[in-house]
Amino acid sequence: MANINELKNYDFTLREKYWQQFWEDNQIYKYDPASQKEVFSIDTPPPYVSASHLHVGHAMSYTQAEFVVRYKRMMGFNVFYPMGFDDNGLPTERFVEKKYKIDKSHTSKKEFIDLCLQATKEGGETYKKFWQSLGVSVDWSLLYSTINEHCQRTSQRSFIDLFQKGLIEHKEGPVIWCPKCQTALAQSDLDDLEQNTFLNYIDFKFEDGTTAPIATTRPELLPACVALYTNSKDPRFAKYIGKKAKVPIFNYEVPVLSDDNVDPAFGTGLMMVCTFGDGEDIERWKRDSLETRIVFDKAGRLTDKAGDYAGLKINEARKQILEDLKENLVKQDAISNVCNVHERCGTIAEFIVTPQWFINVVDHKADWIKRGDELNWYPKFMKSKFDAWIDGLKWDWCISRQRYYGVPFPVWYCDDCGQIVLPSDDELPVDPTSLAAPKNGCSKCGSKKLRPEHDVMDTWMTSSLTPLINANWQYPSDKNLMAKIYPMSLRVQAFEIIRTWLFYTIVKSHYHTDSLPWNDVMISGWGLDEKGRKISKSLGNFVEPEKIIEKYSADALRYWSAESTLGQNLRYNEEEVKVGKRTITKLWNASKFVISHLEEYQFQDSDNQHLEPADRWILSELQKTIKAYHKNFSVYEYAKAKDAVNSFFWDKFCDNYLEFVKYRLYDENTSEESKAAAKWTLYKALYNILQLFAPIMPFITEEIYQLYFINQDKNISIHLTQLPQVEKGLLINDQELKFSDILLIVQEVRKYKASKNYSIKKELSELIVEMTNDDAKNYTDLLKAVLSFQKITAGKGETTLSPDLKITIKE
RNA sequence: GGGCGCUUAGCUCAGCUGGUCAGAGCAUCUCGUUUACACCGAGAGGGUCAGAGGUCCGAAUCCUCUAGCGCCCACCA
Repeated sequence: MANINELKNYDFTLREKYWQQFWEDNQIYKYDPASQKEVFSIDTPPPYVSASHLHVGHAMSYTQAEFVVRYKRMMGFNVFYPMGFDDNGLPTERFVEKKYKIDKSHTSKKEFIDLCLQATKEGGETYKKFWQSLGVSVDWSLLYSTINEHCQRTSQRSFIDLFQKGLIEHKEGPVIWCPKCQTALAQSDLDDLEQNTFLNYIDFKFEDGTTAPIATTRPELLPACVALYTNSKDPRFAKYIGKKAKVPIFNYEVPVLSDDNVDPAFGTGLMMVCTFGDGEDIERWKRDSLETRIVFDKAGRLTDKAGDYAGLKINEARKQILEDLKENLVKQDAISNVCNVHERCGTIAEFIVTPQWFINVVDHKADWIKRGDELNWYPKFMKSKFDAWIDGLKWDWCISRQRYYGVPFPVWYCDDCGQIVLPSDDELPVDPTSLAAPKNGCSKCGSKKLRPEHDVMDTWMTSSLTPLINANWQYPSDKNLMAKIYPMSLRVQAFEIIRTWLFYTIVKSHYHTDSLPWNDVMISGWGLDEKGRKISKSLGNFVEPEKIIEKYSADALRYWSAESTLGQNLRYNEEEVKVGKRTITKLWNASKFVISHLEEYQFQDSDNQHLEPADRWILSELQKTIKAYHKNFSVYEYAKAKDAVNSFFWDKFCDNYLEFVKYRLYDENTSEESKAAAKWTLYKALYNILQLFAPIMPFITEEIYQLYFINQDKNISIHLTQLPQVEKGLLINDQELKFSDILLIVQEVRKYKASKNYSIKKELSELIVEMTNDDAKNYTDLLKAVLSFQKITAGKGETTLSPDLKITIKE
């Protein structure tokens, strides 16, 4: 047995590394497929490996999830806790483009993908190291990467399954487009951007020679104008309905149509419809079969349809057109409006018309709402974000991207009959662009002229499958894993990806397995900087968790993470990390003291026969703590669970019980029975404290466990022990034992000494106690030793502490 | 424009199924070398719980409205 007193300090830098390795070597976190224990499976966000720098907010959200995992493991579950890296798709591409200062149009596809794979590999290693240094208890043998063969196969099978079920369509139409990334996007890829701009009032000339203005923030869309609309009840413009108007500068005629959804009070009451400025345009274009005039190309420049403006960028064209409008530009109002930008690059998204693949989601809104209702949301209010997203859903999910690095579509097109040709299941995964087309040719006409699909899938097409990827869904022969871990017990994630990751995963599981992907979802808030701002590189408020760990330890950082109520944002607060560090030291010191008195002690249940009031009190407080701990942790309220242990440990155990028990341990005259009772209590209390702290601070608790408790407990690690449950027999009530009176006396005497500026140890002559409920002489030894009185006597008290309790202090 | 969250001691936050709920930690002040720990201990000061109404015997806690902050959504053509 190590002698804890010989260890001067706890060197967290050294020891945390040691335990990381120890846990890894001993496979503490391994999922056991053979076990009969109930499985608890967790779906965690696969981070983009291209986010080369992780900040303290990431550390926060992952550790918050991890508290729960550790709790469940110590509750006896067979924990399935995988980690994935999301390394396909646009984020990685953009990372590579930035890092190597290239873009995909000037690099070969192969070269580009190689660089992406390289970045993926490097990123993955950095990440793994980082999670390990945080003490994240992932089973690394379950690591998946969304670009690996397994995930590609799952994604392609998902595609084929949905296609065969008629839920996927290849269609040409207006699609949200990023001119910078030059790819189609889904609605969920958009962010809002507020910008200051001008509402321009532009005169159109009508057949009868009169003019009337429309209002637009986007004059560069003039050459795309295909109709004007007005409300039929608008006396100003109703006369134009059915007539033609001439588009300024471009001098072609467009019809004036009526639409009573047009608000006469809005703009000028005369609305310009272009192909395409926004969803309104598209709606009317579809409904009224308007002409199509596409004036933006894929790179965000004006096309030949824009006449003299062809080749100009959108911004340049706007400027030029406004200038050229001259007297047709009757007024400009400065306004601020909100436009949609691509969330990955901040570029304003446009609409163009190209063929793309879509998953039908808009027609199934009722299903999504129903699934959302079935899911257990922690915290509950997060569900409203999901409902709101479904409510606002307008576009089917566009899953094709005109990029390189991603999962290919398993699709060929028959040049002769137009048939869409798919590979068979056992051929997956395939890359149609590098693989010979299916030997048998077109499945419909037999033609050998097959053209591969060049697009790749949206990254969410893969990450929406994480529960199914983990469960080996794509191998129908492996029913076992699927049955055990799916639907998964819990999804953990942050709130901003409810509309993407959470939503799409629900879509997939609903379509593929007609079930929810998980039973519970736990949504964390964001880690913010000290001032409450979102952490980002551009703000220069980046707090690197590695530096915090180096300075204060991973346990201390985790302690801070456990501060926030579930779902609330949490400001980074170095003071709180320091408190965590102090808690570690306190644990170390208290344990040093306790264990030094337990060195020859052999724990046995029978030693609890002679518990003294102080023992019974602390054991009862411990039971209350355990109760509160479970109550909170079972609903993922780790912060409240932590608070419960924390105040028990610090206030009850250290500041009081240890003081109460010292005289029994030191005094040679103490009976063996009393000593045994004290040791029994110390053993039990400290052991439980360590266990309860273990999910939050896995390192220091393991360290102390291994120094002493392991010798009697025989588990490999504290993290494989079972958390204590409330022992009702140890709970006491006030009728049974009025120990609260003793605490009142202690407090009063301490207050007295403080007011006199006495040392807490200064000996006073006499304490007279008047107690009705309990016999004061039961506590004589305790009060005498703890409060330093020459004698304790029963008698008339002068100071009233409670209705039943009076005392007199005599110097 | 709509929705959600937040607004409680100087700071960061609990409490919000209504009645020891006015709390914790940090910071501040006073004191204390007490053989686990000065990365400590004892004690003190500090808030009309954003504002205004309402329900109730009673509200930080429920309802209504207002203001500020944050996030999400929305067609200002």
